Formats: sequence, structure tokens, C-alpha cells
Amino acid sequence: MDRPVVPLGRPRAERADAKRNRLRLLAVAREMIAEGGVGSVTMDALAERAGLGKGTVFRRFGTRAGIFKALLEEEAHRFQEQVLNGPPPLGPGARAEARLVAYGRARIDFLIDNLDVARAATDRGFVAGPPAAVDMTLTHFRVLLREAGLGLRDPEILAVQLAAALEGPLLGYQAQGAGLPAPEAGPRLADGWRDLVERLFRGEPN
Amino acid sequence: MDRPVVPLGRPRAERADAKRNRLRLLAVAREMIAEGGVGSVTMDALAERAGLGKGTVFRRFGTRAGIFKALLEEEAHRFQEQVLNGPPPLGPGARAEARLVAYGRARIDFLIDNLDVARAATDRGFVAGPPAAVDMTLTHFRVLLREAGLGLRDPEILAVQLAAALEGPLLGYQAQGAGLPAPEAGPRLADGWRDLVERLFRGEPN
DNA sequence: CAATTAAACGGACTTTACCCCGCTTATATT
DNA sequence: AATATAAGCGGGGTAAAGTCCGTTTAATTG
Repeated sequence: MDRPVVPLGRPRAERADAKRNRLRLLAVAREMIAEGGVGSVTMDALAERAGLGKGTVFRRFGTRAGIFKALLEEEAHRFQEQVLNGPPPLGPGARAEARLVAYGRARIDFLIDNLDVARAATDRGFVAGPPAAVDMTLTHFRVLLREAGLGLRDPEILAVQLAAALEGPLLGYQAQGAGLPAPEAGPRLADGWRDLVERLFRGEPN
Repeated sequence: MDRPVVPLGRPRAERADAKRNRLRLLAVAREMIAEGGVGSVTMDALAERAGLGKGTVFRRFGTRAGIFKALLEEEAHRFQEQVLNGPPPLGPGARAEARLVAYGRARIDFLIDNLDVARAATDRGFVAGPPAAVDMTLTHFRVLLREAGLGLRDPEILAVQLAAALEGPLLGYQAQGAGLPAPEAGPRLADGWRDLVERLFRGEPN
């Protein structure tokens, strides 16, 4: 008896070969992106170059977008560390308003640096649910807005809207082409974001 | 001489067969959507059912998303009519703030009614530029914001952000699944939108 | 009305994401 | 160590988007 009853939810820990292959695939994907851009990462090519079967790639990541999501998550992890434990205003210790502004600036830089990957991490029209990256933003905003109080009727919704206002312009329409020439986009979006947040908080005590 | 020198920009008027086929394809696409949903509209099936070659479909619409964009544009035309010439607060005659709120409410309803099509009108991650529908929103917001004055440092950017805050939640993450159960989404988003706009305008004379 | 030409047409072909399922292997159990 | 089994693996197969290019045709011109 006394066998380790696995709590029904938890999946039975990743098998060693699975982990090895997952890491391998991510590494190879990074190489391929560096060499030939996001577009050069096809499932067949990735599998072959990693010396694995195509089926394995799909088993590990589910979809093509899944690979880029995973790649992004690795990066985002470092970022999240700063948000949770780093120095203010990005990290805890500053007012919600200042933290929102700081988060936005950092996130915009991050997205610009990883635009292609972030785009590729998005299946057609995001249908399959938010990229984990957006989830991170959303979660953080929810906390900050609730903390800030304000007279918010529905903080949840505002979090969603702000996340969209922050990420949408880069992930979606507008990043390049219509409206915003790529080079200036960063600072301009960052300034715009600051104005937006300050305007929302204007006149609030907090 | 005296031949009608076509101003270099204008394309040489759509040929009769081209127009006929374009309309035909749109009609058939609508039928197929009604019967089997957006997913049932494949390029092959559409072409065959319309009695045309696949090449023709692509020539007319460029990409699969192009078909849905065209479909949306037809609908959006009626809507735009209301915005340009209808009664206030949607049409001209009300303050910018009220018009923004009204536009948002109407647009949310429109998007909810046409969610699948709107999503399908979006190529992977919007890469190919904003759907024409978003363009409409953007243009309108630019005008309203400039008209409103406020102390805006960069009205262009705010227009983009607001458009994203309005359409993003529906077109992208959040519409169904994470967070917002579909049935309540409409009113809740509309209320949230109103709050957002009012908060932005708070304390302004205009 | 005949000639001219740019545009449109069609459908075979290519590419790629994603599915299926029989075989293999890591891990837990005794 | 032997066994059992859930997980993982591989790679051929399918479906659908998008391309190419030779053929056809609507519009224009003289």
C-alpha cells in the first residue's frame, strides 16, 4: 500500500525522453529562426533537423504556433521574474499607476524584440485562446487594477481592454505597414501607453 | 487623340465577367456559411459550388481571409452609413464622447453577430494588415479624438489603442473561453467600454 | 467589324500543417 | 529481473491554401 496516490489533476511527470526531445526541438527551432527567420521553421524541416519524427513534434507542441508559444514562454519567464521580484517600478513597491506604465514600456520593448515569434505564436485570429504571454499581462493587470481601487465598476473588463490596448497594436494590425513605421513604433507606443494610463488614473487618490 | 487618359492610379474598371464572378462567389460563400459555418468554406468547395476554377477564387480575393473581409465590408457599409449620416449619438451632432460610446456599443453588437466571419477575415495574427473593418474604426476614432481636443499629445496613437481595446477582446483572446462567457460578453463589454471612455474624458470641458 | 491586348479563367501542381495508428520504450510494480 | 502499461515515437497519409502558366475572352481601337 501507501503507493503515491497521484492527485487526479496532476499529469504523471514528463518522461525523460519527452523532455529531452522537447528541449532539443526548442533549441533547433531557435537555430532555425536565427538562420532563416520564423518562416523557415516548418514542421518537417524542424523534425528532420532535430533527427526526430514529425509526429513527435506535434505530440510535443500540439500545433506550429505551440512551438513559438513555448519559445516565448522561456523568454517571458525571465521577464516575469523582474515583475514579481525585481526592483520598482517594474517590480513590487511602487504605486499601481507607475507599475502599469513600467510594465507597458518593458513589454513593448519585449514584443518588438520578438515580434516575429510573437506573431507566429498566434494561431489564426487567436482562436485557440490567448497566447500564454497575453495571459501573463492579463493576470498582472487584474491584480494591479484591483489593488489600485479607483471607482472601477468592472476591473476585470478594464484589464482585458488595457491588455488589448497594449498588445494589440503590436501583435495585430498596425505594427508595420499602416500607420506606424517600425523604427519609431517603440517609443511612440510607450509614450502613448503612459499617457493612456495617466489619463485613466487622473484625479485618483491612490 | 483625345482618348480617355486614365489617371494612373485608378485601376481600369472591373471587367463584367470579373464582377459577375465576384458577386457570385460572395453569394455562394454566404450560403455555405449559413449551412455549414465558416469552417465549411474551403477554397476548393467554394470554387466548385460556384462552378468556377479555383484560380478564379484566388484572383478575386487574394486569400481565404479576403473572402470574409469582402463579406464583412458589405455589412459594414450599412453601418458606416449610420455613422456618417444617421441620427446622433451614433451619427454626427453629438459630442465626441457620446459618439465614441455609441459607436462602441454598436460595433460590439455587430462583431458579436458576425464573430466567426470577423475572425476568419483575419489571417494568421492579422499579419497582412488591418482588416478593412478595423480601418473604419480607426479612421472614425482619429477624427473624433482630434475633434475632441483634450490635451492629447498624440491622438493618432490613442486612436490605435482605443480601437484595439474595443475590437481586440472580441476578435482576439477573450471572446469565448478564457474569462468571458459568450452570452454575457456583449453587455459587459459595452459597459466596460463606456466606463473606459468616460474615464478618459473625465474633467474635460469639451 | 477585325485586330489587339490586358485581364480573367481554370485546374494541375506544390507546400505545409496536422492526423492516424502500429511499433517502441521509459517507468512503475512485484 | 521480469512484467505491465501508459507514454512516446515515427513517418506515411490527408486536406486545404496558395502558385503557375497556358488558354480564353471582354473591352478598346482604328
